[in-house]
Amino acid sequence: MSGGEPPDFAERVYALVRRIPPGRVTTYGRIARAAGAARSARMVGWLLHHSPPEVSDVAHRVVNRNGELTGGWAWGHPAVMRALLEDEGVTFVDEYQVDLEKHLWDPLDELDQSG
DNA sequence: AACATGACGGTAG
DNA sequence: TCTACCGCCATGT
Repeated sequence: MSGGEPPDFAERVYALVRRIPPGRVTTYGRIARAAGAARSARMVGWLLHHSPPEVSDVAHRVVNRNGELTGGWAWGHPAVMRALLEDEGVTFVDEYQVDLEKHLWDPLDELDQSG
């Protein structure tokens, strides 16, 4: 078997999503950028839609660039996703829009701090 | 193989 | 503020 290949984009995305701290949120674009494909935000969304339980368990911390719960229907209704976020202390500026200014977590910031 | 769609993002008008 | 278009690329028809 060939070894030494770089990790798949999917695995990088999943790893980043799992590192999102509770009470914080990030965006598809930020994850895509941190994974090395800034213009593949759609792939991040697609991957989360097909993510294993280990990842989908914290996927509610991923919102779109406007802080809207665009993936909320994955829980049956955006209200469920909102409840999960509120339970972690995330505040909202609208029915289904989180306060990005207040809770945004950038994966690149993590990489810069821990090296 | 061509076309449409999608848990997106950025730019242009 | 809102609409439209492009880029990205896996999946379904």
